[in-house]
Amino acid sequence: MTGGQMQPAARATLEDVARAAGVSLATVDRVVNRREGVRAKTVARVEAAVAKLGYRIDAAAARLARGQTFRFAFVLPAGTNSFMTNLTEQVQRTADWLATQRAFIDVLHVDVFDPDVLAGTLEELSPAYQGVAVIALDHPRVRAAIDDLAARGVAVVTLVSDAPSSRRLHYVGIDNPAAGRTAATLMGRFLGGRTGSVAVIAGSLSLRDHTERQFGFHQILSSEYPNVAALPALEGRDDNERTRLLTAELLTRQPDLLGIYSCGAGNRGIAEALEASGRARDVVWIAHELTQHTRRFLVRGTIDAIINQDPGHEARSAARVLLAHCLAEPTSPDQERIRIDIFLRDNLP
Amino acid sequence: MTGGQMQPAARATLEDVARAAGVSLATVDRVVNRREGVRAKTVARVEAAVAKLGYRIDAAAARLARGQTFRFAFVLPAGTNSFMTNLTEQVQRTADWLATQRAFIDVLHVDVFDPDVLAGTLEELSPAYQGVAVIALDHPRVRAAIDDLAARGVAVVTLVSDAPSSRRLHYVGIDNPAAGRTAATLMGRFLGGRTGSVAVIAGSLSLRDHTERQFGFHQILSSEYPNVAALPALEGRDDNERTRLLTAELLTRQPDLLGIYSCGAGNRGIAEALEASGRARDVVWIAHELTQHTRRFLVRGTIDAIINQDPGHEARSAARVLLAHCLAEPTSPDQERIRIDIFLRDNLP
DNA sequence: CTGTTAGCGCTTTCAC
DNA sequence: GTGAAAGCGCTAACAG
Repeated sequence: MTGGQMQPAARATLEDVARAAGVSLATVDRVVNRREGVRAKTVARVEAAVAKLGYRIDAAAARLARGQTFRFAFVLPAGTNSFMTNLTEQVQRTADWLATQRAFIDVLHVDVFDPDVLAGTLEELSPAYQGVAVIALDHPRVRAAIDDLAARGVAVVTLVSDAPSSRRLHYVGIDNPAAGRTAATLMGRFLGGRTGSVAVIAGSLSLRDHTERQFGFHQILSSEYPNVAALPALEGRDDNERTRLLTAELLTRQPDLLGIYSCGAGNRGIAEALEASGRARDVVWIAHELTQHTRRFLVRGTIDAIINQDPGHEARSAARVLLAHCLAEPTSPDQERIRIDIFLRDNLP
Repeated sequence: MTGGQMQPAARATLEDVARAAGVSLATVDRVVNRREGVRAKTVARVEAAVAKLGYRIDAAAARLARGQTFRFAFVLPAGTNSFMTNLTEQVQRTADWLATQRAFIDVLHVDVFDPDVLAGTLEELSPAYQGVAVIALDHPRVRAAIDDLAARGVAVVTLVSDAPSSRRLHYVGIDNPAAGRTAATLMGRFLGGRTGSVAVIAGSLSLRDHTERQFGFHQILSSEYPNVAALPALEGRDDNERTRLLTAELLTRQPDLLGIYSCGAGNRGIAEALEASGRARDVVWIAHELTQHTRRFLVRGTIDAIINQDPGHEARSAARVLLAHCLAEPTSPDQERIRIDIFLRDNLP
C-alpha cells in the first residue's frame, strides 16, 4: 500500500500562529483576514507562520465571534404548478438548515409573470435583507429593480429564470438553450430516422427560459435531423386545460405527428389529449421537470424522457451562494453548477 | 402579492430559553440534546419555551464548544484510471473544506482489487480514525474488516462500490443495476428497431458494480428489445490495451454488431479499435464515467451517451455523512442520493 | 436532578 | 502599527 501520511490531528489556532510569529492575536487576525494597517514586514512574518503551521481558519469560531445574522428574501411565484410547489417546499427545507447558520429566509409569493408586480416587489423590499433570490423575468423594469438592489449592496441571485444583463451576483439554474438541444438530440435519436413532424409546446414565448429551450431544440433538430420538421411553437400558458385543447387539436390536424417537446408546464393536459387519442405509445414525448405527474407519465411510457432541474439543489445552492457572499467565504463553482438532468424510467430517483 | 411574514431577525439563545423556562443553561442543554437526568415535568417546561421562542441551535457555537476534531481515512485505489484520478482530486478538495470544519482526511492508496490487501489495510487502520470511506469489494474478508471497524465504533461508508451485507453506515454511490437498465433503454431506443447484436465490455465480472450493470442491461435489453441480441460479456480488466484488442477482435468477429455497452474503464482502447475499424459512426457506444477522454469521444460522436456518477458529489457526500454521524447531526437523504447522470454532448457540464 | 463556571477559537472594540 | 481583553452561544466538568 502506498500510504497517505497522517497529518497532525490537532489543528493550529490563531494563537499558535501569533506565538510562532511573535505578534499578538489581533495582528494575526488582521493579516489572515486581509485587513489593513499592518507593516509589510509583519505581514510576511505572519504569513510564514501560517504556512509553516498549516493554519486554517475555524469556520465555526469565526462565525460565532462575528455574531452577525443574515436575512434573505426568496421571491417565488404565487401560481402553483407542480415544479414551483416543489421548489417552494425545498426552499422551506433549506430555510430550516439556514436557521442553524444564523441566516433566515422569508418567502414572498408574487405574480412573477407580471414584470411590474415583480419589479414593484423588489423595489419595496425591506432594507433588512442582505440577500435576495428571485425567479426573474428578463424585463427592463425587473432588471432595473435588481440593479437598484445590487447598488444598495444587496446580493441578488436569480433562480430558475435569469436576467442576464442585470447586476445579479449569480444565476442558479440550468442552461436553457442546452436543455433544448438535449431534448432535440433525444427526440432525433428516439425517432430513429422516421419522417414526419414534431411539435413544440411552450408555456409562453415571452418567458425567456421557454424561448431559449425552443431555440436550442430547433437548432439541433433542423441541423441534425432533416427527416423531421419542427412545427411552430404553441403556447399553452402553462395551463392544463388550454394545453389539452391545443394538443388535441394538434393531434387531429397533424396525422404525421411523431413527437412533442413540451418545454413548459401543463403536462397533464398533454397526457390527457395523448391518451384520449390512442397515440400515446407512438408519439415520442419529451417534457421538462420531474414532478409527481410527469413521473407517472414517464413510468407509464407516455412520456419518453424528462429533462429536469433539481429544485432541492437549486434552493440549497441559492442559499449557499448568498450566505457565502455575506460571509466573504468562497464557493465551489463545481458544486453550484445546476445540472441538466435526463430521466428515463430506469434512472428515476 | 401574498406576503411571507417576516420572522424576527434576532434568534433566541439557550440563555433566553433558560430564562423563559425558569431553569439553568445546563438544564436546557440537557433537554435540547436529549441527555438524561431531567424530570419529565422540567423537560416539558423547557420544550414549551423552546417552541414558544422558536429556538434553533447555533451550529457554529455548538461545534466550537464541543471542540472535538475528527479524522477520517479515505481508502482509494492505487491504480490510475481517469475516474479514480478525478475522485482522488475531489477527495483532496473536500479535505480542504473539511479542515475548516475541524475534520481531517488522510487518503490511503491501496490495491483495492485485491481483497486481502484491502482487508489488511482496513484491519490495520490506526484507531485514531473515527470514520472511514472505502471503495469496497464485496468479499468475505473485506466485509469482516468493515464489520470489525463498525464494532469498534468507527463509522464506515462505502464509496462507489458497495459491500451491501456489511455493517457499513451508508453507501455513497449509484444504483448499478439501474445504471445498466438506463444504458439498455438508451441503447434500445438509439438502435430504433434495427436487428443485430450488442456487446457488453466489463472490467471484471468479479467486480460487483460491473456485474450489476451488466445484469440490469441484459434484463431490459432482452425483455424490451427482442430485435437485438446481447452477447456474453467480455472482460477488459479496465486496461486500455487489452480492451482495444478485445474490441478489435469483436468487430471482425461480429459483422452484425450494432452497439457496445462499456460498463467499466478502458474506454480509450475501445475508441481506438472503433476508429481504426471505420465503424465508429455506425456502432452505438454507451460508456460509463465522464472523464477527459470519454468527454472527447462523446463530443466527437464516437460515444453516444455517457452514464455518470459525479465524483465531486460522491466525495462531498461521503465527508458530510461521516461528519454528520460524528456530530450526531441529521443528514438529508435527498441531498446525499447520488444520481445516475446521463450525458449527451448537449448537456455536458 | 439541577446549577455554576470555565473555556472553545475567533472578532472587535479600545488602548497604547 | 500593534496589543489586551471582552465576549459570541454552547458544552462539559464539577458542585450541590
